[in-house]
Amino acid sequence: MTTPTTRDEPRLSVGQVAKRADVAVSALHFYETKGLIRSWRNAGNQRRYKKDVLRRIAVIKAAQKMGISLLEIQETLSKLPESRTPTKEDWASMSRFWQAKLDEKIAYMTRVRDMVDGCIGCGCLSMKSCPIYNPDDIVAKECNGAVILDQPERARAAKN
Amino acid sequence: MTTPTTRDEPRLSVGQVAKRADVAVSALHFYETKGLIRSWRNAGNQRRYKKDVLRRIAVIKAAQKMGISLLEIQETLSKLPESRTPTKEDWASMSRFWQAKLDEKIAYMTRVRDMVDGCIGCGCLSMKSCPIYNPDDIVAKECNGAVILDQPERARAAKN
DNA sequence: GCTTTACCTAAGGTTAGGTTGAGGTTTTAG
DNA sequence: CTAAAACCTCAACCTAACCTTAGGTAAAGC
Repeated sequence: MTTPTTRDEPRLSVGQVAKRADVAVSALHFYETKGLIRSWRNAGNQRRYKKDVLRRIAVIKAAQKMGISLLEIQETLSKLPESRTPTKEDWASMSRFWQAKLDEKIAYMTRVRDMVDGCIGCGCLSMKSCPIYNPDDIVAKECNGAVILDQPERARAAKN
Repeated sequence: MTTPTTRDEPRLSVGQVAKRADVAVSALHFYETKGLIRSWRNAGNQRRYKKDVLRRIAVIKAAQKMGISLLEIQETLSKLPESRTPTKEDWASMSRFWQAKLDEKIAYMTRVRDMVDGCIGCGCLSMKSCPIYNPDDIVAKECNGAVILDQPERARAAKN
């Protein structure tokens, strides 16, 4: 019986990983403190990485490009199986997860874009009734350029 | 001849602005230091604002929602006429400017989204040949899952 | 008139995502 | 064997976009 996961895998040093993944060594240290990647130490206390760390880093960078925070990335990565090297399907399902997030973001930005012109034009942009302006995307109930700048309480009340 | 711009406009205190615009007083101070808004002082050195500061703030918040930095917002706002209260057309042209930016961002994110699945699937996501992963959207010349993780120099050379 | 609320400035703190530097150890090349 | 290159930790620093606190003044309510 072969034991593929233990098969004498070569480990990479931080410098090698840094070079191949095109990130700074300091970033690798940083990612490790945040639980995004993991390393083992050699006899002299130096970091050694399994090769799949490269893909992990690639995924981290791709996710960052999508505007996903390291915290969210960490949460998602932590769902990967710890016991085995992640498979293609593991990565693919992560990809689907982030695609959905990205779709949401795109949809949100599209909504914002479509409203910017209309709302700035109509004059309602000034205050709380406007969905662009509103934190929680409340439906624009009254977007009529006249009744702007009102209802000062309520929203602030929650903060105090 | 009427002189509308001098017409005894009521000035708002910082507290009033904060309430009506739903931002913290500290944020207003901050925006002022960054040149995003402007105020006058009364006899007792307290800030007084013209009413159009409210629209300015609304625009700032809307722009922030589009992912535009305060610096960029400042630059854009600085193009507004200082001599007169901005008109609807002033705001509308600013709106068009930001819409274009937003369109770019949406297009970029759409490209990223469309590539995430393909690239993670194909295995090329790991390194420099991938456009998702590449800082400058370099064309993916070789996206063939086998030749991953190479050409370590070049990109780093520029940084050093 | 007095008290409470609002306001002022300046400096320092916060979070994200790292980078830089000091001081010391380990590995590697010649 | 020695020197250089790579690595280690820890602390400090960086930008953005604010918030908080301290110490003090101004305005508003009764």
